[in-house]
Parts: sequence; structure tokens; C-alpha cells
Amino acid sequence: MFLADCQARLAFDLLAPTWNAVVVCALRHGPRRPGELRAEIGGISPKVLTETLRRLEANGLVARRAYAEAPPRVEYELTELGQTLLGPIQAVGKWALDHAEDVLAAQDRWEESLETSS
Amino acid sequence: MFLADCQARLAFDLLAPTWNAVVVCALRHGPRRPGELRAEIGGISPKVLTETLRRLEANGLVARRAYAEAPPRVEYELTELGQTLLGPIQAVGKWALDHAEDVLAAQDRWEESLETSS
DNA sequence: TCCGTTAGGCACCGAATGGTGCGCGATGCG
DNA sequence: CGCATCGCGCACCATTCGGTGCCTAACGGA
Repeated sequence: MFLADCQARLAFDLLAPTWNAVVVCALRHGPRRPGELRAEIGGISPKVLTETLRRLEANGLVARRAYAEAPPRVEYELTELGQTLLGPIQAVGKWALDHAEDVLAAQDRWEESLETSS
Repeated sequence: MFLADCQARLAFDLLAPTWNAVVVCALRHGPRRPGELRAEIGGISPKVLTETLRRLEANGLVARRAYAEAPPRVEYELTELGQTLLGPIQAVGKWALDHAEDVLAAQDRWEESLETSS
């Protein structure tokens, strides 16, 4: 597992872009419109949100539904495949909540050691 | 969870660089020297390996031990914090093994639809 | 008629990541 | 002496990702 060309790498490519996991998580309770996602997530620009949704769609994690109305209405929702990803994502999220302090403390120690040595 | 400034984002920043999770996993059975890691992982350049190890060290996930010998000898091993990350990493890896086919099939469908529409 | 709303395309920029190639220092071996 | 080994630093390059700003299409309301 996890050698150079292992399939397990595929999942990390999916989760690597900053907002992918955030958007998947924001969709966990059902379909959402882009405007709702922007409001709920906060701090994501419209361009990046559509890019993120396109990536997720290209990998079969979300489905896009457009309605021929005006003003235009679009909804995104998790596919079955996307929902199976919620478990691993939340496992990582839980680890972060449990150990964020340790990581931040380690980062501080690292900064200090850089100053000391310079 | 997973709003713009949530702590959970921290873990994804840790796992985002391509090789971080691979290297953490390669260290799961004890200390390793850089040369061993390069051979075991395969496909990673020396520069990128040291960069990856520096990042992991800066976040308190691995510890570096240098021995004053010649030729120089260096060992890296997981810290306690690094070992706690093995669980979530393997949860994601297991998802990838279980669903890699679905993702690849979705990617193929996406490519096809691009050709059709163009 | 003019404006706001909604989704999203396009041009451009800056930072991070990954990769190649070259070099250094210190030692052991032929 | 000359060379290989090992870890690692530096210069340089290409790609990706995130971000800002500007524009379009289509309709409803003032």
C-alpha cells in the first residue's frame, strides 16, 4: 500500500485541492445551489467554487442539475459514490479536531528552532 | 465542521502535498533512512523526499536523527502524533481501494461527454 | 428602459508543489 | 591520488491551484 503507483494515491489526489473535502461535506445533507454553498462555506470565490464542483463532477462524486429558468437555477448533490467518501473525510476531520493543538504546538517549536539556529 | 476557517481543514493541508501520506505510511514499521525510503517508495526524487520530510518534521509528525558518521547517516521515524495519523490515512486508502474502479469509470464517462459536446 | 439576480466563462497574477541537474563535504577503498 | 557513497543544498522550470476583476445571457421588477 502506498508505493509509487498504488491506487490508494487516487483518493489523496481527490482530497488534495483545498476545497474539495469542504464542498463534499457541505453537500452531505442534500442538494445545494452554488449561492447557498458560497454563503454556507464562506471565504470561497465563485470561480473556485465552480472549478471545485467541476472537478468533483468529473470524478463522479457530485451530480449537477440545471433548470431552464430565469434567473438560472442549478443544484449540486452528492452521488452514491460521493456519499461513501463522507466516512473517510470525517475520519480525517475527527483526527484534526483531536490533534490540532499538537500540530500547532509542533509548528511553534519548529519556528522557534529556526530562529535559534539563525 | 468544514466551514471556511474550521480546524478540520488543517488535516487536509497536511495530507495535500502528494508525498506526505506516502512517506508517513512508509515509516509505519519503524525508522528508515532516506535511501531506504527512496528505494521502497520509488518514483520520488531525492529533493522532493527531503522537502517532504522537512514538512512532516515541521508539523511534528516525524523526527529526524542524524549520526555524526561518514558517510553521513540519518534516520527518520514517526512521532506519537505521526502514528495517530496512520488510522485516518488508512481509512482514506481503504476507500480508494474499494472505489477506485468507480472513480476511474466516472472519469472515463466525463472524458466521453467532453468529446461528444465538442 | 434600466437595473438586479444568477450561474459561469475568460484573462491575468502569485504561491506552492514537483522535477531535473549540479555541486559540496567527509570518509573509505583500490 | 582518484573515485564512489550519502545526505542535502541551490538554481531553474512547468504545472496546478486559488484569487480578483470583468463580462455575458436571460428574465423580473421598478
